[in-house]
Amino acid sequence: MKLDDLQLAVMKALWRLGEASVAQVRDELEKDDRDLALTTVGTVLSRLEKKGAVSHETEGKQYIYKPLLSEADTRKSMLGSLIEQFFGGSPKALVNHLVNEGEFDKKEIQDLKKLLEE
Amino acid sequence: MKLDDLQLAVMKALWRLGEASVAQVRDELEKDDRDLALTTVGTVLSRLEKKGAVSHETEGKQYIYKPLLSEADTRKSMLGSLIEQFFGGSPKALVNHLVNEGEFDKKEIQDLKKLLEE
DNA sequence: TTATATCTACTACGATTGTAGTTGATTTGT
DNA sequence: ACAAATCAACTACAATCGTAGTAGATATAA
Repeated sequence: MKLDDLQLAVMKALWRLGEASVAQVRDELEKDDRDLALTTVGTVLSRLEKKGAVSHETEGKQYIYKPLLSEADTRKSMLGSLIEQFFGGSPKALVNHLVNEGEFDKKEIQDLKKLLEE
Repeated sequence: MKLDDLQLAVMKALWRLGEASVAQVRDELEKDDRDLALTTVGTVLSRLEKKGAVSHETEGKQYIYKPLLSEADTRKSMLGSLIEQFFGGSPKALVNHLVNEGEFDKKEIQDLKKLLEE
């Protein structure tokens, strides 16, 4: 499953909401500074449904959408493909990279060491 | 700079080659099981050039392309946006995730601990 | 009950992508 | 010098995306 930017933004809104009408999703997207027409959000949701990323049920005249893809799965698969692409499939190489790029301060290094003690 | 799949594959071929003609890039892509027509590779390269990801100079009747974007920069920016999107901007959260998903075996954990000793 | 507001379906349109054919220029072998 | 091979430019086309307007259905208010 491949999600582009806008689609991911919509999914993230849905994940936060659990399930939601088109209008609720649009309002949620506003919090991310995505100011879209209601119909735009509707279009994106129905495209996501066609791909199997969300489903909906009717409630009155509204559609209530909910995610079929979980955030955890999506995160895992996107991270996995990045590791594949850039770190030869090795998560360790990724951590190496982060450390070498100086992404962690002293405290974080401590925390990570503690984490690894298990 | 946003690169999709094929574009990234072409960049990776170019990174490996340093600089190369269209035909060389096509041959390199074959190693990744990407079997594309020469013209296809040419099209992709010229689109990449339009975006500023590569440049070319003429050598005889051939175009010799070379990357303007480095692999390191691209990796860094793609990893950065993933961390932004899924780990609240915190690289530490990413490492946490990897550990909790059981991505490391005992030896790797040892290696990582050692790495963090610096 | 009728007018109004709400909401989805359908349609649209330009941009980008993946993919490659055709054409025309240039080089090279003979 | 001429034919054959090589190569990039231009063109093309279907699929997807970002974005939204319009139309038609339905619920709600007066």
